[in-house]
Amino acid sequence: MSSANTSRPSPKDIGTLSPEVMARLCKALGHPARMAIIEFLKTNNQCLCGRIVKQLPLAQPTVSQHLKYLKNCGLITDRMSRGTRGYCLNHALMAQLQRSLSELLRS
Amino acid sequence: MSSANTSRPSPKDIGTLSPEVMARLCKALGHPARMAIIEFLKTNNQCLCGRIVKQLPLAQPTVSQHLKYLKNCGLITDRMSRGTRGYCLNHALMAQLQRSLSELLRS
DNA sequence: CTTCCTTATCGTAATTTGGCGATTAAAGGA
DNA sequence: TCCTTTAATCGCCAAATTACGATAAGGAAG
Repeated sequence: MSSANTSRPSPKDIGTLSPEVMARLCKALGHPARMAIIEFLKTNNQCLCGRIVKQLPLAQPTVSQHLKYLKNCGLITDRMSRGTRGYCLNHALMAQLQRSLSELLRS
Repeated sequence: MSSANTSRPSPKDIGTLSPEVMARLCKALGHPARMAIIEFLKTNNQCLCGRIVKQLPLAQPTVSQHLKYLKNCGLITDRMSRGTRGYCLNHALMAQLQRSLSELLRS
């Protein structure tokens, strides 16, 4: 079941994430390597795959796979704008997830 | 049993969660059924397994399995105190995860 | 056009996950 | 005690995940 890996949330979703979307994003963060990638991109935004490979004890195809996973659920993008190269953190979506989690507790 | 499911975080961890612990907690939330359970416990705290089974389109053993998963990583407990029965949300840990996620973005 | 460098994809194997029927265990009454 | 209700565990299967070597694809420089 690849439902956790297709149909990224649209910009419209920014506002309130459904539990299903939240689960999908949490699942993407639910692997040490992917969490490490997100953490790394926080300080080193817009960096190439090779850079990330050097940070992790994993082979290049494996890292590429994790990057694809994160990209598919929208947490990262593979370029900031036309002409740029490198993976970037989707700050807005991360913030939305964090906010949705806090909503899940408060209300 | 998988490494993602043993050695729950100790109370001492409340303060800053390591990326590994964050990943483990996110993984636990990374399934629609488990996310639904957490959401349900938010409003219906300290309820029995059967109550949760009725909320989900899943068989009782499956729900029991998910509850075990959530319990093992500390996000829920199976009793509030001596003499009580029913699953309870670990509000403190959920809040800590939410805070750690926001830290992961800010700093 | 070639050569190099980087990264995505393919193919595959090992492990984990998710689901459920059947069964066991535990807790409460009668 | 026995019986009923409730929930955990067992056993099994299908599907997904994770990891990696090998290979292909894409650019940049020469």
